[in-house]
Amino acid sequence: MTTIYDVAKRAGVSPATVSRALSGARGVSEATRQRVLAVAQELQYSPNYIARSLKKRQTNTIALIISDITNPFFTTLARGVEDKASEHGFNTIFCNTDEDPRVEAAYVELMLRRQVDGLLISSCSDGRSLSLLSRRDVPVVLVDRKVKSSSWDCVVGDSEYGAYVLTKHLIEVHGKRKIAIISGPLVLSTSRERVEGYTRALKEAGVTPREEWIFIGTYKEDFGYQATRRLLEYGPSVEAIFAGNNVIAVGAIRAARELGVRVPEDLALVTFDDFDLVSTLFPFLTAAKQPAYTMGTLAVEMLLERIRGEKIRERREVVLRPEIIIRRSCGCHADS
Amino acid sequence: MTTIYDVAKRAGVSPATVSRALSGARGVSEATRQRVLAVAQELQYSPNYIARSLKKRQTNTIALIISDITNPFFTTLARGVEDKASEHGFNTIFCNTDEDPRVEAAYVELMLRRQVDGLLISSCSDGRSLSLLSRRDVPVVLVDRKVKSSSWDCVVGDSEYGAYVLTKHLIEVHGKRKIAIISGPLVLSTSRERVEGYTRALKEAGVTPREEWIFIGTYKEDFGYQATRRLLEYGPSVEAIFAGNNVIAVGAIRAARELGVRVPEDLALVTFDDFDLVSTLFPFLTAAKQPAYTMGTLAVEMLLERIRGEKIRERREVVLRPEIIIRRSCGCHADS
DNA sequence: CTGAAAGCGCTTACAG
DNA sequence: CTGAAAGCGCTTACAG
Repeated sequence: MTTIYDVAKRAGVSPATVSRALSGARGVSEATRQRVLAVAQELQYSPNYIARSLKKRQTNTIALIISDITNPFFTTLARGVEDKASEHGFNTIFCNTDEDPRVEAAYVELMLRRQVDGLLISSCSDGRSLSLLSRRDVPVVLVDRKVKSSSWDCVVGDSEYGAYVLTKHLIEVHGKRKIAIISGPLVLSTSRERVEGYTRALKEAGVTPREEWIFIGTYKEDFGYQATRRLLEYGPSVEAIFAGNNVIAVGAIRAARELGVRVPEDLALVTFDDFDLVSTLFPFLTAAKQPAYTMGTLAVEMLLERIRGEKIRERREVVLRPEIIIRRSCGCHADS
Repeated sequence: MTTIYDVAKRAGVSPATVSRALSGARGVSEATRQRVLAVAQELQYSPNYIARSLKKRQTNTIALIISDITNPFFTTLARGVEDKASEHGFNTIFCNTDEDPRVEAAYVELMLRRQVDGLLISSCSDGRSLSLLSRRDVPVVLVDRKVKSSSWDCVVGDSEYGAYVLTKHLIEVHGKRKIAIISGPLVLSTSRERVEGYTRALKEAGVTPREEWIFIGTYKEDFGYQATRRLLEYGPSVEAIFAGNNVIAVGAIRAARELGVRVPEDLALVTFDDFDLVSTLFPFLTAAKQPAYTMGTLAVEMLLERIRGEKIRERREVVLRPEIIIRRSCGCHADS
């Protein structure tokens, strides 16, 4: 490859001058700059950003660590991240953990070695897999899921609110009282808050949530499926399900269908997170839709502020309200 | 940060020895290696991969350039890419072009500057935006879309076949003859092949495709919507639509719904690409489902072979057959 | 087995 | 305005 030295020699100046001319730094005569630029063009010079990164100690790269890019919620979030990052000249490395804290820890370490300027993390653990980060001073912004006792900025959805409104809707509009919840693991803030919102709504309605209604597992399709099967096969006759997230909802509906249980006629269902594109096609799931794209862009903006070293003292916590979209799975619009 | 020099000093050896001990190179006594490792641990040494990359001229990074990570087809492909790449110690930078060749060209240039070891590209142009690459000898594998007269390996779906079978199904099973096609731009190999497959099936059935049935535009939801509106409002009474891809299908169905045209009762519809997760929930679209995940993993494997410099003379072209999934939108299973 | 030295391709104080 | 020099943090022939 042609380097800055080749350009320098050809243009009859020093490498330092080439560097300055190319970077647009002031302190180079216009004539010299033009000559350097012309030679660079002629030689098809392309700067080596690795060398620049090493020298400047900045890679203009951020990492996005999530559980699964294939989950539409994260897909949309990732798109927001990429858009905003590239707008500012940053590239994004994507990491899928599949909800495995060991994979998460490994990615964190790898990203640190790669000298990313900052990390956006939706952690699948209580934060233990992020311990490496707390010993460093690399900027981090938590997205979607909070980690207790961390000092990092975060941008998350208001899960308690969403769960509360969704559950309340089942109670007040549809008269349901026996409502089950299929939740992600309680180490995750989203799960805890959703269980809380669910519980609050029930209690306000004078219903004490029964233990058999509460399934705590993972944010995976298969768990939604298994929990629903157990619920429907052995459990008491439950009238509705609150699915902890979209993939759990898919599993739940699949199980119900297999057992010949109709949604929403025999079993109402509400869920967190939506399926964007497809919801246009099949407006079926009643859901608390989080502004995933915005979460991504906001998180990047906050991260860039930290990367730039702007002196922001306090830890910032941005909480975004989900939009409650009433469709058919809860029992509304039964005619459409 | 602690560097190799810090470790060297503390361990009482030279930086070269530290490097060798850490990299597992042979030619270091076991005793020295242990001591170095212990010191590295003690000092929480973390290697700087940027420095290594500069020296070794290898970044262990690949770029994936696609039009939109938000399209489920690309989402799944991207997951395949990330899984396979990380399995081999490579990280992936994602780039969304939104079908804009200028954005594509800009990303290509940026990725080259970042010294990625190879690129996976689903080009949105006839290849002109890739011209920078042909002057370099960086490994490239084309995915999903071929570029004419390039010498790069590629892994694509068999679009002609998929389109042919889908169209034939409409003709033979459902007796449709007036079938429209809403296609992506003809600069793309996928579009061309799908139009060819569609045409072949019609011709074999003795039907001459009419000009008013053929819509050539972009792989975007809005184009599917606009084309379908025009088709239904002004056109002759068409009996079925072949949608060029999944997002076009979404737009088409939205338009039909707005105009009170029922799918499949009033208008049959088939499409390319599927919606994974959601198809479990709503098994509606009859589609040629491409093995997106496999396309991603295969493409990475081929790219890694090139990166490793394995001497493969010939250009390789892997063509994967889509799976034809018959569901309801074509008119089958009308009872379910 | 180990070290001194050069070099990967830039950037940037420091002089002039 | 321009250049010589040092340095970012590694790796790797080359000696010994």
